[in-house]
Amino acid sequence: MATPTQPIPAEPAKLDAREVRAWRGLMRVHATLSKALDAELEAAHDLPLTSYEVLMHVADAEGERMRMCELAESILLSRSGLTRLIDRLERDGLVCRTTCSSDARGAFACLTPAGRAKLDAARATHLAGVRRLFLQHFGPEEQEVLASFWERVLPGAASTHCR
Amino acid sequence: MATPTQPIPAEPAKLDAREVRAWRGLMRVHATLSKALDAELEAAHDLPLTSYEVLMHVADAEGERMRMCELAESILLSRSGLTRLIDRLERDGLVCRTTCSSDARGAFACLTPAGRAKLDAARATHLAGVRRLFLQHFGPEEQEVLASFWERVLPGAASTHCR
DNA sequence: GCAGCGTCGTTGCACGCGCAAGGAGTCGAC
DNA sequence: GTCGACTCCTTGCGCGTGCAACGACGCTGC
Repeated sequence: MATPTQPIPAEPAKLDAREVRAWRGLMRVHATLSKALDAELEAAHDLPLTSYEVLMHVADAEGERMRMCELAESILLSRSGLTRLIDRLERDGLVCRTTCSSDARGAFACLTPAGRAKLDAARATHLAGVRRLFLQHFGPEEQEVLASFWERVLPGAASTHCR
Repeated sequence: MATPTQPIPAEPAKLDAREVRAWRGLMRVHATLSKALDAELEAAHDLPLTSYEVLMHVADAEGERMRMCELAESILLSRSGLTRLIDRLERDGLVCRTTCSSDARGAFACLTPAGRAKLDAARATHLAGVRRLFLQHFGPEEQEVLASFWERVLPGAASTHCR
């Protein structure tokens, strides 16, 4: 009796084929799509994907401006990373910095007319890419399934330090 | 008649809420999980995730060795990127380079005993992380659904230049 | 043999990012 | 008021990566 060699361990030492396909598929899809979309956007509008994300989030914010730290969180970038990114975008005239009247420490990134024009032009390219490379493959109910999957995963992964 | 303002364009200028959740969820899940897994692996074994991927692929290859270009493709890295990565792993004694007898241009990356030991130690950490942060949330048939989703997306995305 | 062309891996360079440290400002306790 | 602890953004530095260029080699046709 007892457990001589534990024939079916609770946590096998390897992923089975199905698990590998589900997990590595995710990694590959992300890597492939983000590279493709970035290249598309850069070729068509000379705009890196991260810059596009900044413009998009700022444009969607009310007053077309966002606090730096809030923006960094939205696009999953460190604060220093965002500082340089906004530096570049400001140099290119797509956003400008504004001081925050209620908190002198803070800064807003706000859209310039050129930034809005750039975004309007780039949005069509990006959306078409996302649809063609990704959304097109899923029906509405499948998109709903995907969305619900992500909402299962994200709460537990958001803060890794806990548990 | 004609189309005065085109009330329901075939390609709306924005993603609807469901599309956003399906698409941005994917991006966020990838970013969050890959950061968390990388941090975990680095904390427990002082091994970056990309290095782990190299060790894993080499270990799974027959003879525990792989050609550089093949390896680069497996982990979605450029050739130059892989050259430096193997430089680091070789410096740390985890892999070694071997010349290819049938093609003097080529080089093999092959596992050292230290590399195999490192991998064996790290594998448990990584697998536990993948299960806890991702696979745990899905039943077998849901994993199958995910896998089939990725297999739909990947063929069209693999080569962006076509179409 | 020996061109010519393609492939394999490496190197110079520049870029984007994170971490740690720092200045400036805010807030609360006393 | 002012001291200490915190937050916000920026800067110095190092790291990992891709692109373009390069040398070495293989392959084909002549």
